[in-house]
Amino acid sequence: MTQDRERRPTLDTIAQRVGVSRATVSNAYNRPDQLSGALRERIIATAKQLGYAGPDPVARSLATKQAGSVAFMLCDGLSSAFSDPALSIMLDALSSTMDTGERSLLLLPGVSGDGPRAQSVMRAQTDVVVAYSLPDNAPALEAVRARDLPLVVVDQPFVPKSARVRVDDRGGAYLAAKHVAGLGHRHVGIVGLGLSADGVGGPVSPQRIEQAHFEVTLDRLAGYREALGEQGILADAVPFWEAPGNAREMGREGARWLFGLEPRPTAVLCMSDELALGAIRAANELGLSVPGEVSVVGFDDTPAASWADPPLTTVRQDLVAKGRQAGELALRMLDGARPGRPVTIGVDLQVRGSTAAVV
Amino acid sequence: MTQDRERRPTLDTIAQRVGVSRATVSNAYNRPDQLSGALRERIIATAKQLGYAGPDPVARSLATKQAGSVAFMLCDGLSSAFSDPALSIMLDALSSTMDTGERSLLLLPGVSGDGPRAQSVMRAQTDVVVAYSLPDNAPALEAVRARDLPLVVVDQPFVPKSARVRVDDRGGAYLAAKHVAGLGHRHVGIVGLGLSADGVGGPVSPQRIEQAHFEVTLDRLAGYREALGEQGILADAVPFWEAPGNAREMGREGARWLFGLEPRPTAVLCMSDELALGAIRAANELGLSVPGEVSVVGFDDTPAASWADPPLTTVRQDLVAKGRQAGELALRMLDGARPGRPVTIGVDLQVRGSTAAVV
DNA sequence: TTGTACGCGTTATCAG
DNA sequence: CTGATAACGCGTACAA
Repeated sequence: MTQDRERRPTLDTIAQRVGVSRATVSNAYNRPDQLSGALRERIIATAKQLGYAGPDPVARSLATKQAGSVAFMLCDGLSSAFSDPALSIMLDALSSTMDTGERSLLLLPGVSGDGPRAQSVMRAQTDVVVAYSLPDNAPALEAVRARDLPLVVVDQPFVPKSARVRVDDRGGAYLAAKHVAGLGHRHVGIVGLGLSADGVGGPVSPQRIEQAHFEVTLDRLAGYREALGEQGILADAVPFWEAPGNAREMGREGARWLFGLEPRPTAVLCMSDELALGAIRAANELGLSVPGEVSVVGFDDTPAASWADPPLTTVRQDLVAKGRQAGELALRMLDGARPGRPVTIGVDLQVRGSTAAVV
Repeated sequence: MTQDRERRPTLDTIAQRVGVSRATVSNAYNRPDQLSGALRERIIATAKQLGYAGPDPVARSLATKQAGSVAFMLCDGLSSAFSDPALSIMLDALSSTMDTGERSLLLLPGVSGDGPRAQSVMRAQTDVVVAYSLPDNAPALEAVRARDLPLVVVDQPFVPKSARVRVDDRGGAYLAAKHVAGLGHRHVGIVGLGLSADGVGGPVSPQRIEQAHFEVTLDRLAGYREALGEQGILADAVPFWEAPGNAREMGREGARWLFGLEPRPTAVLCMSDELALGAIRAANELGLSVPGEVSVVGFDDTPAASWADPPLTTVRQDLVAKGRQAGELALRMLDGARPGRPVTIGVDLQVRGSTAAVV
């Protein structure tokens, strides 16, 4: 191993062997038009013969001041992160937008809902950072600022001097709540996403809402309440369960709590499709038919939503557009563009089979 | 932007300002024990004041000859890759095994089932590569060899001088097929994973099997056939549909084809849980009850398998162990260890509600 | 603590 | 045109 390293040929090795300068060998790889074809072939042949695999990527990065990668920061570990189907779709769109084959994707998993460690960010070889739905007190964000790296924030939080892609969360939630209210539901419960990254879940107190670190959750909550308020349903009368993560299991748990309340909600608004699918499961387990006795609404419109039984009524956000926009913003930031105004992805309500008029 | 770069302070800037040498400033960050606390504080303070965020990661990599990242190569794009829940779990285990906070994860998505482009690999700043279930003719593998990077192969294919983690695919498939045969099933169909990365799916011809590029698919097929053969069921009598990817939709399509055959299979062996869930859906849509009229077996035992209705009988592989083993092998390869023998992850059959005796 | 010799390329600028 | 010279880029590590 060590010997390998020592023996590893460099541009100079090839140059000496061929009898040209290092610059010429470099040109053979990066600017074929700068030298004659014959010489280039001789160089490449010699390189192959010596087992030289081309310019070292790290050295090249140092010289060009381009790390050649995009860092993507996640709130959680990979497993929980990718159990969120919305993320995969978004990330795929992002990577195919950016990946000209030149750039790779550096994944910085989060530690326990708090996002990546500051040190991971300090040591990351990257030109630009994309943060995906981090809490507003994530240490990683401070590290990005310290390094003065261009930053694109997806969803949340607000960070000064960064570009941002967000979704009309409040508007989407408003549509969802208005829909069930219009169907006559007056007892409505909410299964929400996290308010803080502390892993705490359960019925939500007003204080906890005040100390929230996730803007998206607050926005969706506000949208729900606004629409329900218009029907004279007060916020106090709307039970709200916080799920500590976006997993079916947690939606199921929250819904089970809601269904045990008196009066039992006839409609459940969920802040994600995964939570909603868990809620449907909970209803089934309690012998409540969906949508006969309980209506359930999701958020995101992931593929699983239309696959579900019954197909899920949900708020659609264009995940591909979101990823593409994030990618384009990142590219633009790389070119030194100013952050500009946040890009907002629109939403609309997909009415399917999981909601019905109250009986 | 450009100005930023030009003005960006370096170790030297700080050193001059504080009146010490560059080496001392470097030590202040990396070897605090090498200098007095007071001096260190003065250095850090000056750095902060000048907006210096610590040693440049790329320069450090050049000096230490450590890129500080693990490259992970995927067969497909991120979206289809992560629609495979088994991958998320495995990758999470891998990243938490390796991530001492020092190392990050470089994701190299594949292009169209063929794995990453060779050029992506040539330019990747990485110390070690983990390849996840690539076809044996993937160009990326040749690039890894050309760069002489340590390689850990997960699942497939065989690559000389690389470490490997695999699963007892043949044994697992054998268990699955033996199970249904033991339940009396004599008309058995197979919904398999891809044989090549060409995106082709459908009923499989013998020639196509001969030209296969995915060993895992062949192993599982062999396991199925072996167990069925022991019951006198010949390979020719076992219809085999190839799904071009691991998605429910494709399992559904394959099962639909099987259910249209004469005689109709009473049991369907699927090479993944996702395919199996699609098969159950297809059965339901045709009014065939599972397991009453049709038995379905999966492979992997992802969380969705036990969530399914009915809960899926499937071959369990320990995905966490797989990821951890891959991570440990990668770490060992980094230390210059020799590849060693392949590590094989054991399997066992989880009998649940999707299989029953033939009527 | 400090000199200082690397590490491995890129990219003007220059000369033949 | 073709190819060479040489000035960076930013740290690390070891001997002094």
